[in-house]
Amino acid sequence: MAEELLDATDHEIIALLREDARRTFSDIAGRVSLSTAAVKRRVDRLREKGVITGFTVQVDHAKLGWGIEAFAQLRFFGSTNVAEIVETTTRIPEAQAVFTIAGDPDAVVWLRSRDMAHLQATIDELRRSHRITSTRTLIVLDSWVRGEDRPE
Amino acid sequence: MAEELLDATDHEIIALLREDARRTFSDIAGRVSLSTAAVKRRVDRLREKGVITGFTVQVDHAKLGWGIEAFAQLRFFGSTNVAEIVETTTRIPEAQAVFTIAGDPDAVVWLRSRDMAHLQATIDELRRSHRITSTRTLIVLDSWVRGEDRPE
DNA sequence: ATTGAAAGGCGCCTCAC
DNA sequence: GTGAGGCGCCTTTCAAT
Repeated sequence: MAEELLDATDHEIIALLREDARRTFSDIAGRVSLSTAAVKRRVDRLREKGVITGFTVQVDHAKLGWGIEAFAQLRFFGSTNVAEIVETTTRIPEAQAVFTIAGDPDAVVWLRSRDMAHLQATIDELRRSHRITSTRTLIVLDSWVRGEDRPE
Repeated sequence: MAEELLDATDHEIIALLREDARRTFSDIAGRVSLSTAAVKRRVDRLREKGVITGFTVQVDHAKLGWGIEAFAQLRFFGSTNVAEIVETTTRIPEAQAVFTIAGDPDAVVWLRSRDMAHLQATIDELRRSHRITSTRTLIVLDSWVRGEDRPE
């Protein structure tokens, strides 16, 4: 592959931004022993290289009324193109993420729903929109996602 | 439950921040037809209420050298306490997320690794640190996560 | 209770070094 | 990579609805 693109300071900066993306450049500068200008240039470079792909807010989906979480494991007919699975599933607003899998199942979709009826409707929609041979749904009781548990 | 905590403008603001958490308050203000001060107050309130839990950067893990993604499905002995599963798995740096499941399996762990040897070592570690009866690993070929595909 | 307007402080960004 | 300057944004206060 290519040579190593990031040094230890870059990794420190990324770690700090993952903790809190609203840190100021001068705050980061103090922690990594650089000037603010140097930190800004490094962050700009990381974005240009595509290492940092964006900035978002973490949200408590339960408080937004989307309290149900589930995984839908999908199996397709042999003729199905895997790339197009991701393409179409992406458009379902309930889909949080889509994973194509080596082996069985062929794909896993991470879903969020308002309630059980909504979840069932979403799975029905998945079944309709693909040439699916079978589905298996895992209902999530509790979840922890890295980086989403810092009440400051 | 409680009364509705968010109005349509709050949802708009959250959607805009999920697209790009670095938007300025005045930018958002223009889009939702409010003053910058009003937008800041609403964002502050959303944080106090715990609706917005944090701000992060999205990262291309493959470019950081963590190109392997997998799901480990875990089954435990009947005596195992589910809450402590999350507790201990959380400490494994390769664990991206942990889900406890109603039914079979008992838990699913979303893992990231540098390579296959690293993945195997991580799964071994999972097996050692819990009273596990069986594991099943799904290797991810390709993944899409909502909000992580905006090259701006 | 929530808003808009204006003043002050601070962080950003871009230079020259 | 560092330091300094000007500009823009965040932040707060205050009055009004």
